[in-house]
Amino acid sequence: MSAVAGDSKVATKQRLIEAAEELFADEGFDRVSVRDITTKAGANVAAVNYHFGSREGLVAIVLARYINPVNEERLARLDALERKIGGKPVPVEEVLEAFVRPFTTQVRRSELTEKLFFKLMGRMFGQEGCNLPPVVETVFVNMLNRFQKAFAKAMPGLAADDVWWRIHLMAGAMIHTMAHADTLQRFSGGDSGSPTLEQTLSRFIRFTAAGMRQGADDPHEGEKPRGPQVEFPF
Amino acid sequence: MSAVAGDSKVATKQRLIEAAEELFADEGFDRVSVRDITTKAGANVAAVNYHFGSREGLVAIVLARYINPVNEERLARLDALERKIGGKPVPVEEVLEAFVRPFTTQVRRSELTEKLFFKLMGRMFGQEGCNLPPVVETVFVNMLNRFQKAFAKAMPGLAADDVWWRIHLMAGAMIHTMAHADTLQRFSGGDSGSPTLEQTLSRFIRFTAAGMRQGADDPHEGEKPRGPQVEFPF
DNA sequence: CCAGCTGTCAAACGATTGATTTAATTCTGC
DNA sequence: GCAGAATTAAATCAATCGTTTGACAGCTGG
Repeated sequence: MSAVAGDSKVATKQRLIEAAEELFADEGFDRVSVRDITTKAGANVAAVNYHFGSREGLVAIVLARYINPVNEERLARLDALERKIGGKPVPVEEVLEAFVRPFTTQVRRSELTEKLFFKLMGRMFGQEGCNLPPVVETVFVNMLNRFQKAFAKAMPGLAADDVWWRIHLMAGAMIHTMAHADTLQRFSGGDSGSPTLEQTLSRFIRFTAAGMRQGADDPHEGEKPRGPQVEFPF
Repeated sequence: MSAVAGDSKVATKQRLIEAAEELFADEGFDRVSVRDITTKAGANVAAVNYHFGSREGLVAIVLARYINPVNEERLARLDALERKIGGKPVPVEEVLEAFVRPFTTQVRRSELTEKLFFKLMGRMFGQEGCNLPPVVETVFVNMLNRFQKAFAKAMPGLAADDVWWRIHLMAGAMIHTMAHADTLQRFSGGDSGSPTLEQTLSRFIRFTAAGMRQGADDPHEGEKPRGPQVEFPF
């Protein structure tokens, strides 16, 4: 029945993790019960509590399994870029590349489909992004601060809060694109095509790079707030 | 205890809806039980089933209550813009304004805080964005197709799939920003400031406008895929 | 005045949840 | 081949879930 169950050679613990990842990916963390997981893994109901102490323990492991490597690879890539370029600012596109490329690295470490992996990542950073285990959160915050500095350096003259907000918008585009790629296909009636992973990455980097450094070469553009251009009868 | 419970003059049905909205907003649709809602509304457990037939019925009503007005106001605003400008393409910024401005209109129709309202909207379009009631989905798809055409007209020469993907990235930035504004505050250590709603809207429009029309004034920029600039030891 | 409807109530329903235990079994490493 | 770890089926636990029931109060229209 399941793609995971039946591989009795693989250790139960591993099968449980993989089954949980798949279920979490396409149903969300909340809608999946311990019994769903153990059934899909072809294991006993007690297995989750035996191996992970509790359902929460399994969730924590699934969360940490990829988020930490992704964040650490992000930092390593940013380090490499800065080391390579010396003291000069790293171009926005390359910082963005360091930010998203780790996903394509880590998807190969997993047993999941590309599609499912990105869905899982999207759910993690989106939905469950608030209840991260402390170890994961520490690395996460460090990573964010390092990238904030890198972006600020790449866009001199931009206020710190502006940089943070652009990072937030950028991250939102990334998370939503990862988690709901299929939604686009459904809503566009197939007109969104079937791009490769690399094409999608390219689209993301170009879109967000333009957004990040917007106004940089147009210094007269200040915080001019935009009112509604068309008055509306409400 | 609750801001909603106790207003015994307000009809129970209304109190249930408002309590549900608040709870759904800051806990998500899945984590809220019928008893949570009725308790907060100061009503009996059976009230939800009496007034809405089921929990699902209440969810559907909450979903339709704002999504439909928002989408219809979007369409009306886009209509107004196109009528005003004649046959010429509407500038990207103004299309974007028509896309997000309705939220600021509808937030005043609700009993919710700005913060809670946007959180609820974010959750709707994000998490629950797949199981929309059919009536809501119809309007939604119509709206999306109209905006796709408007964006395509504003950015001539851009392929249809590119337009769809940029809309997807733009919508992601919007949804994530709405749903997780507090997350930014926490992760930035307060360095993201306390912008007004109008400032945030301005930031969003400028960010996504740059992303949407990126490459438009730079015609030599094609689909050149970006490989990793720095080889990495994984 | 009372029949009829609506809203509300406490109480209980059956189902499912995560967790735990027991005891028997299988696997694995030394 | 033995010891210990891993895994199993089965049963149980308290808690919570969405839903249902039947009774009761308040009101309205005739």
